[in-house]
Amino acid sequence: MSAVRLLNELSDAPLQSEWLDTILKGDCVAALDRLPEKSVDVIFADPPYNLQLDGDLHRPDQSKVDAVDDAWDQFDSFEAYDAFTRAWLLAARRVLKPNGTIWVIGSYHNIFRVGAKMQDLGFWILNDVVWRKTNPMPNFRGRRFQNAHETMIWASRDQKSKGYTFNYEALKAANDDVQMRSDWLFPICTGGERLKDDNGDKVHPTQKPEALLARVLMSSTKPGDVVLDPFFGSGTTGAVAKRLGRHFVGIEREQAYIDAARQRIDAIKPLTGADLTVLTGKRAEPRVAFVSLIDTGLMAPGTMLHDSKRRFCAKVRADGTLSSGEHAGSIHRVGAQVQGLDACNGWTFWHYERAGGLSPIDELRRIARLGMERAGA
Amino acid sequence: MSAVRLLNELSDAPLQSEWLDTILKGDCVAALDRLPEKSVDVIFADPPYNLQLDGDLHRPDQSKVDAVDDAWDQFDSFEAYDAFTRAWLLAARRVLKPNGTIWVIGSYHNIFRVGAKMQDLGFWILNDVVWRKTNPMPNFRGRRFQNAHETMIWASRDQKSKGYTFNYEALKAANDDVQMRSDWLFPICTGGERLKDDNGDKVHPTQKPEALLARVLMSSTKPGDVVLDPFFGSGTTGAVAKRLGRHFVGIEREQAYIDAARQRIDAIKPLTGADLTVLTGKRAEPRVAFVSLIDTGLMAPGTMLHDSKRRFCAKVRADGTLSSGEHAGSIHRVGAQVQGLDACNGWTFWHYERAGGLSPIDELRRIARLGMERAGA
DNA sequence: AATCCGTCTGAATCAAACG
DNA sequence: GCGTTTGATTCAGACGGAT
Repeated sequence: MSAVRLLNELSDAPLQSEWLDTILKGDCVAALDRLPEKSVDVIFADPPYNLQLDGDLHRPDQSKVDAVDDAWDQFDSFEAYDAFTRAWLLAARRVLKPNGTIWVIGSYHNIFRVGAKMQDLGFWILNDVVWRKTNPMPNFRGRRFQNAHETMIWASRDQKSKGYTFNYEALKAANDDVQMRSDWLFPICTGGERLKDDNGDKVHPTQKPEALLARVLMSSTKPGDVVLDPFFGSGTTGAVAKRLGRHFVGIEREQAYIDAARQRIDAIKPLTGADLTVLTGKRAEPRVAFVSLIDTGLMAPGTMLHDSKRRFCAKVRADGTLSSGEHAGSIHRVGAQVQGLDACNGWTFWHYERAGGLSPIDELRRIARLGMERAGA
Repeated sequence: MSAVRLLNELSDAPLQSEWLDTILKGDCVAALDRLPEKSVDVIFADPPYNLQLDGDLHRPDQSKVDAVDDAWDQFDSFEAYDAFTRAWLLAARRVLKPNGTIWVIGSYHNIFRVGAKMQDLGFWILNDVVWRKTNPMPNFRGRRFQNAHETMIWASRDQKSKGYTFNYEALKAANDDVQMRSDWLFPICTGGERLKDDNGDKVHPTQKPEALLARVLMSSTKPGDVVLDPFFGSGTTGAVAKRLGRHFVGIEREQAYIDAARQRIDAIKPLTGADLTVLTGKRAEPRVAFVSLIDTGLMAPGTMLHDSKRRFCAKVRADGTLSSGEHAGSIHRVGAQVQGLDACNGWTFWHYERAGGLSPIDELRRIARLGMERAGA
């Protein structure tokens, strides 16, 4: 990945393949319409929040709070904001792969309108995730609770899309072996990470922390995936995507933001190889048929199997099925039937006699898998 | 305050003054229309969430999850739900005093639609407040983040309403002298607080914890205020209002819920005078995920870790897992695997290079915790 | 009498591969 | 495309019985 290229808005011709790892300059919807349909894996969107500020706010020491009063955050009405939201969400949905997912971040000013519109357009919400800020701005007037969080909506393209990426095992392992919750704690973007211009002023008023984007991308993308950010701003999404070995596409109108983002991303060194490996669980392991344990001699026909407490037993037949009294069938079916349940994982339910006691047959499956790997299966 | 009275639905005549500390039986909108306009100080509403469940869900042990499948939570479409939402919000707004405020609680299934409709009708959002659950239900299939929070919207009647009640100083004093944030941590309602019927089954599927309502009412009402709950259910709002010396009005359709709520509220002894001070909950020691060391920059991906005697080493990956030869997983799993043990505390086992030698990564956890405590984790 | 261990449960939009 | 089969998957806390 060399220097970030910039594609200007002089044309509205469809883009072919030259758009990976670039910034498209121009209007969000127009630029989205130039991208091929069903071409990106994940969208991260940080749209204007439509803050409806009325007059200046001062701190107790009378200093003025540097509010978000940029022109791009001004809308005439809820209706105008809704129309804008609908337009970009529709355009974004077209370029999303069928198993792609979208993240949208917002505050109470806009997130309810955005979330409702996402549901209206057919997106299927998977989670809302709360970014809890360790260091939020205080409420200076003492008239409300300190606004200490923002909300992200994570959604699949359709209700039917079940094949989206979610790196469950990796997140769980990273979280002390308990599943990752929907509330995340991060500091806001400050210090050396915050982009400043030559005057020392912040380049962008709402620059998001890289740690937030890192968790978003580590949870819902694989290395090599394409990540689109239709409100690229100072390029946090691109910087984190590049560092984590993902491709990015950014869309941005303002030249000052584009310049800062390009310089920032060019300076990023991607992580490589094993550092990027995503931990996967049993789901990703090759499938082993129970009968192959018999084929390979790990299990002899006629062996008696038991559950861990020896309440039930069944006999292994030469064809890879079990028989137990009146029941016969797969290890799963018989395990379910003897317990009177609808379903059962036979691999963990059934045990075999070994020196020292019972062991689950899942242990033999592990051994079989090692053999498969050596054989390059 | 004597026993809770029940006003039936045999009439739709306007109510005068006999409705304080009562339960109105009947349809939510019809009952609201009987109340005088501009007569209540605060509304707390826990409307149906419109969960759209599809089939059964089983736990890993094959037991069935007792889902919320009650008829009152079923709507034919988003349009039907929106119409319902609009109707009750409009009726509620009429009875709210000009300086009154409203709380609505929901999950990602409904809260975006409700919030958008509130804005459409002229309510002015003051905060969204996140209820973080200490003990949420897990995600059993490992396909999403654990849904560990619900969202409350707190809004005034109009943008212009500036005279609403917010007990800023009391909340701050109760929160170790820092402003109360918009993310609150409470357990779900279980144990002795959870109402059970004669069979030991829960009376209501979604009973809210009293601690949550207590913070709501302590923050936005004064003693003697009138609190309305248009979806009264098992009467948590009434129980807490009575205990805190506030008046309540509840609206509920189902006789079983009404019976349980009356009995419950009758047993409440109100606090008096000086006892109406806020009770502060002691915070537990926050748990730190290993990945948060990476998120906060305390640990870089690619770092090599060793045990204290340098017999083993492992490399930190970007997702917060370790890899060591053939082993990969959490700091604990890999620590156990390299030693051939079943378990290991990765925090004290693994060390990182520092000027002067190796230091346990637990030291970095202590540093991370300092930041979390400031955020009230 | 404590402690431990197994069991149960909570607002849930919770599969994927194969034939 | 669709029905069938395989088999992956849970955290905190309350409670009751056993040690």
